[in-house]
Amino acid sequence: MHRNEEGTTLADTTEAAERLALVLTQGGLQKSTARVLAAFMFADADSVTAGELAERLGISSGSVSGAIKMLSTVGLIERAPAPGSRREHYRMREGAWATLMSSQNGMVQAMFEAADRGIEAAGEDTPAARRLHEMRDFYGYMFRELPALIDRWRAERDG
Amino acid sequence: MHRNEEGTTLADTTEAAERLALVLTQGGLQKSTARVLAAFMFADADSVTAGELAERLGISSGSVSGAIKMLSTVGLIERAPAPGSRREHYRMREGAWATLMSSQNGMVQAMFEAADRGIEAAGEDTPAARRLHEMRDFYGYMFRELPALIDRWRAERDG
DNA sequence: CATTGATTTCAGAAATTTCTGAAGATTCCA
DNA sequence: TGGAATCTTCAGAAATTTCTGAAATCAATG
Repeated sequence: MHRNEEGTTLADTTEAAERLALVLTQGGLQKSTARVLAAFMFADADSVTAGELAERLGISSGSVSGAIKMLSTVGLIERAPAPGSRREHYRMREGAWATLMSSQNGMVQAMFEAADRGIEAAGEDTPAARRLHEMRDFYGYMFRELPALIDRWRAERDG
Repeated sequence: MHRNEEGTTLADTTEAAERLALVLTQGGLQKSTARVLAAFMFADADSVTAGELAERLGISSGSVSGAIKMLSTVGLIERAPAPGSRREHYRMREGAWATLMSSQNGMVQAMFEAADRGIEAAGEDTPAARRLHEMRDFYGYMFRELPALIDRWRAERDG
């Protein structure tokens, strides 16, 4: 078996990539998309092509295309300049994980708004109103603080 | 149509509940579970029974049972004392939404660990290693700061 | 302790999601 | 502009998830 200078093997990185894909799947990504994203993380080169991903992962070109589209849309990957290559190259974006976390904020906002609408619909001084007020307070707090937390990370890293 | 003092209707609250259920579904809950949780939020009484939920939502008793089990496991609802009743009563727990957010932390930890394992598997000074280090740094930061953020909310509310 | 009514379990049905593969579109180069 | 290789789209297949409904279990009461 081929070993590089660090004593790691291709199988080691493949296993680690699949482990990451599993976590991403549990986080809501579909399986192919998760595997593609993990492959981006573990790629030897700075950028990869759709064809390379399809071959390495053993999935159809259609699945890879869909995954790349999705990952581009949410801002996790981007086209990479690839002079003199016929194929399109892609790579992970700077700060991709912070972007992913930020996208959770849309969820937080949706929860806040759902609570707010609920309060309008429920009568005052009802058990439902009390629950909805606590919910709105909590998500309002998170909606204010979560972006600030992520910004602090960016500042810490860059500064 | 019946209107209460606030001028709201049953249809209003039902619609608001379904809207909340939709958001919860997008957040990863299965449909029945999301509708049951929303029904808990909008319930008129302090606690409800499985039978009431099944009837109100028009779903099978089996689905309700599964939803209650799941929601109990993650700590969003709890058994409520119901003296003199043959049926089991349930209600939302205090701070349920903070609990839900905290459970996201398990995800953060899993991402951190996946990055860590990846670093072991990847060679040093490779593109993959650089990406994995950034990933580990980010999730390490989140793993430290997110629980603190939630604790601050609890302190603010209680204090 | 038997009866009655409610709840849980679980195998199979139904619904939904995801993937594939082939056809069509696109891009690059000669 | 033609040709070759890659990429995207999308209808249908496959896989997975979710729900139901009936049987089994459980708990309270007479």
